[in-house]
Amino acid sequence: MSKEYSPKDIEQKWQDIWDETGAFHASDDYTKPKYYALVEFPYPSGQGLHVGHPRPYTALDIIARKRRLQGYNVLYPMGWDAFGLPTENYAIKNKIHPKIVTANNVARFKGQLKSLGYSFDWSREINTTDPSYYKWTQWIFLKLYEKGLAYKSEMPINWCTSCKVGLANEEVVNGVCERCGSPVVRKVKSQWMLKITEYADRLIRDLDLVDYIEKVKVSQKNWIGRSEGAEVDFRLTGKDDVLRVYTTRPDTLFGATYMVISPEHPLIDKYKDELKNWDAVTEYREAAARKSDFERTELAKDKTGVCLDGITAVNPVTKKEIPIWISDYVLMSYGTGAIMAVPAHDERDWAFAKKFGLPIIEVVQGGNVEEAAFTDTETGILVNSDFLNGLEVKEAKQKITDWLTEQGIGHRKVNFKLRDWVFSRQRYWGEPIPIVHCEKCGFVPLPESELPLVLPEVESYMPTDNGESPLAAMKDWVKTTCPKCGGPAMRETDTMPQWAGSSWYFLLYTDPHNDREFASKEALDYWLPVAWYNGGMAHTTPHLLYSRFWHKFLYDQGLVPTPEPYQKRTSHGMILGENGEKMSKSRGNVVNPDDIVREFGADTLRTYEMFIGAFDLSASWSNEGVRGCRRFLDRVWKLQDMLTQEDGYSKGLETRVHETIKKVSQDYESLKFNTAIAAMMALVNDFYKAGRVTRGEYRTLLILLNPVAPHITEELFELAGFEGRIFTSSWPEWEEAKTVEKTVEIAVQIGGKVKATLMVGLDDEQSAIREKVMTIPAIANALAGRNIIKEIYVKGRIYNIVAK
RNA sequence: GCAGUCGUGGCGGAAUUGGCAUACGCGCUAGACUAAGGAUCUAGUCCGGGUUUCUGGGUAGGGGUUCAAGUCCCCUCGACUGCACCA
Repeated sequence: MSKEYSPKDIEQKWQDIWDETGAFHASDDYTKPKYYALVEFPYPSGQGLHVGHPRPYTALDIIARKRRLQGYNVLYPMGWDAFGLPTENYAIKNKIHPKIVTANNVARFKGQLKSLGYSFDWSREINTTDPSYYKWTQWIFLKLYEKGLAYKSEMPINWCTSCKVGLANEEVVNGVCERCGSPVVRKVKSQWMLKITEYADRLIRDLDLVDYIEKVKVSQKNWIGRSEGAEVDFRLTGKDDVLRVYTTRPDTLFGATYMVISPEHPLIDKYKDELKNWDAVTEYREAAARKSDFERTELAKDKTGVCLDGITAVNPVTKKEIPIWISDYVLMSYGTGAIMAVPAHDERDWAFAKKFGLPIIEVVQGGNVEEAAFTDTETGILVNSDFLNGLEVKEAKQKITDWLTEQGIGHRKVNFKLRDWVFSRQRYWGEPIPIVHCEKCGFVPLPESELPLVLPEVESYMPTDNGESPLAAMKDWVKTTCPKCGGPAMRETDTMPQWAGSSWYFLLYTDPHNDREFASKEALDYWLPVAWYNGGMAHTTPHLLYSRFWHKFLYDQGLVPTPEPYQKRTSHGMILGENGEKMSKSRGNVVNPDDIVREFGADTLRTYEMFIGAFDLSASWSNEGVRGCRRFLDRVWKLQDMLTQEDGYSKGLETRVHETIKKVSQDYESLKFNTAIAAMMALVNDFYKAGRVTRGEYRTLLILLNPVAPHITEELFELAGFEGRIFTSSWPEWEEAKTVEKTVEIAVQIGGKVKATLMVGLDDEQSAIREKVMTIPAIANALAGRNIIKEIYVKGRIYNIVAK
């Protein structure tokens, strides 16, 4: 009898062996076939590892380990995205320097990750808060500045009232701060901005080059929000001036019965003197300005507005005079801040027109515009539209846009929802922006030789209410000399956002110890693009989009070899508490991975998290489920006692083994870990039923299971006396011909109902099977006195007889 | 409101993509081993009626296509996830 399975005794042992032998170090031999597997590096929070973390890490660990066994040079790295607010807040509360907090958290995280036995190449560990790291973050920022893609601008930004920090659009969710849930208000500040909009088109177009799960592509497209339409100029009645609008439906121009401009539109002040209802207009504008974004969207459905009494516009095709309204449903930040309203064919315009009794003119036939706006663009035919009558929407768009262009009053136009990236944060724990403000020269970038610009030690990390970073209080540091003219200058005191360091970290892993450049050309050429990148859905818009943007920029500068950073992107589901709710301290349903490792072992935790359900869906934790996975590993352990001396596969189980190799190999690739594990459980059950397992079968099982449960399988491999280690072995092959049984049981149906089963040879002819079928008593009885109309045989599956 | 995904035992979830629904795991029941079992092994477990070999129903509800539907089409209900006045 073998001794009992005790994870405690073997897991540390194998982790040490992997460390000492450098088993998982990626090789710098660039002639080998390579594979770059990547998981999002964590933010090392004070709470330590959450059971959610191991899910994606284990999944790609499985891929990485399998690839190594298949002969690839695998890069599977790990690091720390360590700048960020929680660390800073913790530092403030406990009066410890963020650097120390970070170091402690990293040590904790690293210990936890190591205890789970991941095959990360720890020799390539990186940390975004190391000056040697952020030197290159600053360097890339300066490149962006040099190329005109970083600029400073006075503009209203999203300001979190609690974090006291400006936020990017991507960080505002439903009008509140993504991180703390506090209200976000508008605050005019001078901000560093990155011109991500310059790349909007390519960020959409190049999604065709990559293999991302559909959900991710869709949300990237939605966020960028490309729309095709036209800009059209409406002449103001009796004036030599125009009001320019943007529309995606130029075909409905004949139905434009009024116009709406945003309350912030400059036209209002320009014609202030001619407005007879200035008081009402002012009141409306002030009310709109007071509303936060949140309120503006909350009250979305109820339309409000004021008609400008004193100026009107002329519809360029109907020549009719139409009123101009102001309303906050038109946003100054999109298009031209003005629209032509076509109530018959736009839901918002329809609601507005109904409320204020404005005319609704049908120009596309197909609905009842008195009941609702008809917005279908596929089926409608143009009416009431002079030279557009009878055309389909698509043709009409084309024709009217050409006509507007000829007349010089309009042109084709593409717009995006995407805004430039607000890149300044008024906090301490981030990368300093390497720019000085010189009285004479304006903004001057630091020369490369002065990088990194290291974060100075400050007395207090507290942010201030006046919207200045804690660095602003460091008068000695702020006061400096201009690198260009030597005159007096001030340093920029805002820092970069959390997303800066993570926008390029995957490049550094390819060559992490290089101090001349962020990574050598050879390393980048060899390793890029990342073959498989897994990360949370929550990072689809900020991180994934930002890093694609930076990568494309670097590509344009000839600094990276590929237009896209990641070839494949997948996403994992969340792990919920036992009650099906999100895990949180306040709900009291948090599971600590350390406890699971202590009680059941790392292999059990890994197996369970992979078995819990479909990888991309959220799943609820179950302690009983964990126990079941431990039971499975116990059963694998005890197979030792059933081991025979034969090397190959036994006759009775040969097909089962080949079938399982195929299933497991394919399921790992498509993230169906739950069914891969189920297949191995079923195989183990078969061994138990047989009461024996050959050495050949056993060895194959151990290698198949190794990526999921690496410690126990290495131990059993050694105990059985197989040559070498699993990590130096190779992945088993299956023979297609041997994956299917030659004799199979088929169902015999009459009219689609199963009446009997029958053993047949897989390659038997239908006629031979028919003979056997007809001799089955149940079938013969059921068919007595009936006419057979049709017979269908599906090879190896079913024999169906249709009778009347 | 719009878009998308989904709805399968007591529970987590399978189903070669149109071919014997409920694999695998949990839980439960019985038996074996045992001083003992919250360990292990064996057997059973979709629901109802007869219980040996039978029989009817069954994948949210309703309708349809098909020899055959969890899978395809239409409607209704419910859940989840995005987006949310982007003209």
